[in-house]
Amino acid sequence: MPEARRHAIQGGVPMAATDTTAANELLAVRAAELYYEENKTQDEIGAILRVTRWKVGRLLQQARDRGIIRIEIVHPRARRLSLERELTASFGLRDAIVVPGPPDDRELQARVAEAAADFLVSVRPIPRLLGVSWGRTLHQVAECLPEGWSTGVNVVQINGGVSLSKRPGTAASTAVMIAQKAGGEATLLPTPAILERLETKRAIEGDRTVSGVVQRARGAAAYLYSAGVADTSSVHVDSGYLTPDDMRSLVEKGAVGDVIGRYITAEGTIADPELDARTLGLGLDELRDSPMSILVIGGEAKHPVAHAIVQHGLCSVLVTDEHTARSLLDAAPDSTTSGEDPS
Amino acid sequence: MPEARRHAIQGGVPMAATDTTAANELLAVRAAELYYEENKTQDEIGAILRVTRWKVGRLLQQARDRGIIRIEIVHPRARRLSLERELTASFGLRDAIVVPGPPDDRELQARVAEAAADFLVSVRPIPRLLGVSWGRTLHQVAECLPEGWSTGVNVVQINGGVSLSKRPGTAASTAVMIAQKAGGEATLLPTPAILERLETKRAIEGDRTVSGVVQRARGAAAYLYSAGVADTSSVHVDSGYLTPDDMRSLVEKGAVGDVIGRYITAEGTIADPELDARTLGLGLDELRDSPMSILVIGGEAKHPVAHAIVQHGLCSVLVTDEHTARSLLDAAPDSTTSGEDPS
DNA sequence: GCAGATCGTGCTCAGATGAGCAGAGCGTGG
DNA sequence: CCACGCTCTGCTCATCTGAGCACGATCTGC
Repeated sequence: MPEARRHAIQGGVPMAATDTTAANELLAVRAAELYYEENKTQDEIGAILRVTRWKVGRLLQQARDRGIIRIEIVHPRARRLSLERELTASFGLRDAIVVPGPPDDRELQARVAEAAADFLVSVRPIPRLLGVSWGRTLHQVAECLPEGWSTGVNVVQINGGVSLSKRPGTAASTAVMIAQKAGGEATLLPTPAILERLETKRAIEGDRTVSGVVQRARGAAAYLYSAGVADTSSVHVDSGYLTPDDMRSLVEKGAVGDVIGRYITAEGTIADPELDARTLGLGLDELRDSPMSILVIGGEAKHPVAHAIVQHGLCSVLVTDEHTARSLLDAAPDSTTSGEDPS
Repeated sequence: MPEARRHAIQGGVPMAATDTTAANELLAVRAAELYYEENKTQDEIGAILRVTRWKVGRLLQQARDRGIIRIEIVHPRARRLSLERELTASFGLRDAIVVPGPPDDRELQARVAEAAADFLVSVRPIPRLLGVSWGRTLHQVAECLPEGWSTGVNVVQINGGVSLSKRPGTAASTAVMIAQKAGGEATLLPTPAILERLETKRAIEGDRTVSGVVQRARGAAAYLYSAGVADTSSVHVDSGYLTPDDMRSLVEKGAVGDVIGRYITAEGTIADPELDARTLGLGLDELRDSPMSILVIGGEAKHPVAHAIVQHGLCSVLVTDEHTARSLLDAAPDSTTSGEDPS
């Protein structure tokens, strides 16, 4: 009966546009409640709200689009797939793992490490030889790996790490633990990370066993490493490789942090070439050109060094927390909302 | 080959149970991410996680049951249907409306009022005569009602409310606004809420017009009212009906708040019979026995009086916020998780 | 006042999903 | 050693749901 209809409309209030929009929003809320909280079918909801079931479907669609319905996965091992997608797209990464960021920094490190371990377990093809760095983060990753996480993965240390002062052997134990849990062998690099004199470094490097280890490291199918912050609380200062003054000097030269022992600037360049020459182990280019280099990094303090590494292609896989991920994306060069349409 | 299987199990680690549970949980998290964040079908997820699509469905079910997936409807007009169900079940209410509780008290009052207005609009059958109380909350409800919210609903005031000091006429304006917006007429009760002397009250009550109004109020199809807290910031003190000393005395006698001008204790009884005798308007029994009495109440401060009203059957419909609702349910007598299985 | 653009609606139909069922693996107790 | 119960699995089938389409209503510019 189009006659009656037209009549009613002409006689009614002419504020239709805004009115119906608001009414629809309220309807959408009611529909969402009945659908998501009461587990009713769209058909039932249609009967309750006096609309067709197709309209209910559209209302729910609107509610999702407009963010009225928020779906969250609350679990320590949850991930942020959308951020991962954006990261891989923005920085041309091979893969990215992003975990939700709890406020507590300790908890955050643990989750990132766990995620890194999960990733390592699932890497295909299995890297027969894995190059690893060392440090607190890497050690946590090693601990998270389950016994027998792989079969016959050999591990090689990619930078020196015989601690001069406290906690001797952490560097070695990390590599050994990863290898042992996969039933493989660990090849250690039993030298200091940074030598005091260039000549000493050259001499050690010339040693048959040491050069053999480095040579072996160059052939690794994947590298696993973290990064340190350039400040006086760094492990390099703690371990006695660098004095607090050295560190201050590095910061003055623009260093933001270290990657496998080498201090870099925000531009991704070596902060102090002279110091770098005295640093033993793999070079940055080898990391960059490797088939797979996995950076494990999390926490506010490490944002600057994470930026430097990711923006300059030093890693091909990134394991991090969501705050770091967002920070990276905010600074991304050409993230013109690419990868924004997941429908 | 059951032989080989059994062998493997006997030889392996006997922590099978925990292991698979944990693995399933992780799988459930991954499935949830792909389903809810990536909009993949259960079939696609099955292909990715190497399980059948039926298992994916079960994993998602588990994830929902275990609370891994949290679905929230974020909207000022959202409601808490599960709490509503629990309230109606626990207290034998005819209906309950629960809105989410924002931290801001002002905002909360606004939402409760809006919800009350929404409810009033949708009440069926339409009450041809509506008895209303007055106060800040009720005034807000009146303002929230849309113009033409109903057709020909008449309104009658159920308790006295001529203010002695500031803001004269708020009581009247509430009733008038509700009636006017529904195209009906308002019948006012132009008397003080509480009289100083019993004789005066009797005299006013004996007046033909006043008794007529009260008589009319008794026939209302529904009552709409709020409640006040028993403290010196009460409107009764503000308006001069009670002195701060009166109020202190009331509190000593166990008063938690007032319902249509009558102060009650936590046990639902009249706190001070002498004072009550001087209070003009409908009695509590008439509220209790009415076909529908709608209580609109929200906010931390009003929890005690809300408890008293709801637990002693003074309202049949409750409009409130979720904190108040939870508070009521926590104190509920026999809420043996009834109404907990909405599947 | 009218043709074209735009929007919202109700529908068809195929694809996605959940309930229910039979069978296999696994532990338990006779 | 086997019968029994329990749990988990994969399946069938009915139901639910979203994409796409045609239609009518409204809005816009000429």
